Amino acid sequence: MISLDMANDTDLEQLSEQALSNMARLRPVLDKIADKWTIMILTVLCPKPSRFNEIKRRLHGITHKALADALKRLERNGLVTRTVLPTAPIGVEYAITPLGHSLRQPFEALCAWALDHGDAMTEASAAHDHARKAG
Amino acid sequence: MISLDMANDTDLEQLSEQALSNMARLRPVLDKIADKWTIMILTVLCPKPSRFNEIKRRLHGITHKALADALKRLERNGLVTRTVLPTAPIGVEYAITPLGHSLRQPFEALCAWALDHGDAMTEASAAHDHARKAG
DNA sequence: CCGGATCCGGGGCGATACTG
DNA sequence: CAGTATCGCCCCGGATCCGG
Repeated sequence: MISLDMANDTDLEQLSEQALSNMARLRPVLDKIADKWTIMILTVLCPKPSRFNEIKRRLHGITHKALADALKRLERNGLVTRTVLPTAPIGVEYAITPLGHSLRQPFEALCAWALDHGDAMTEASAAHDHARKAG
Repeated sequence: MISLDMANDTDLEQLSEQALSNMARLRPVLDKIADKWTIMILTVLCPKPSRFNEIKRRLHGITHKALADALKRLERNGLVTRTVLPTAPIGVEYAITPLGHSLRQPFEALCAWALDHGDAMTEASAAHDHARKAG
């Protein structure tokens, strides 16, 4: 633990100032990547580049438009590349960039947590609803 | 075309089945936690419990309603607790639960990435826009 | 057939005002 | 100070159409 407990309010102010400035820098980035599809798309793209409908198939549940928009955003942010294949019919291949690849570890940590604690969250929700129903 | 791809697909089908089933389990969890405010709220609550307006002040930019909704969701999912303080005027303290605390590491990884690569993303966006403007 | 753009309706989010 | 209710807008999501 940190000597945080020992700090008085003034010190806490000082400390939180930095936390705040960090968060000010954090917010715009999180706005871009903390979207539920971003994680799953990059996860799909990680092992190998894929085409549009291939991604769509793997993410059964995602909408045509949602996927298109997400891919556009990811491309704009430099996380994936978009390559038109000279095939007939036309094919478009999406690949993950090094920058996008660097996101893999954080995302994996998050996914691992999700798999580990997803049930706990479900139980918590159920318990909460039950209590609310009882109350 | 491409019976070759189909052969590949069959093998990949096997492999991706697991990835898919993982992702099927992932999706509902990510739906709950992969929200941009969740991360920042838990980050704020991590060092010490805080009251409503205290959180709001630290997240300058968040709306009253957004914060209220997010806190309700977090409480429902067992990530934070809500305690009414017997003070006058009434105060409510939000604290992080062990479950919520277990999210800290994944989130820290994500935040670290954001701080490291945020600029790269910004540059990428700018470059993309510039190219688009030129085209 | 594949990938993308457009249009429109509904839900979510933000701002304000009010209660305890 | 904390929370809810209401309204209005925007944006997301679904359907349809277009180009290759």
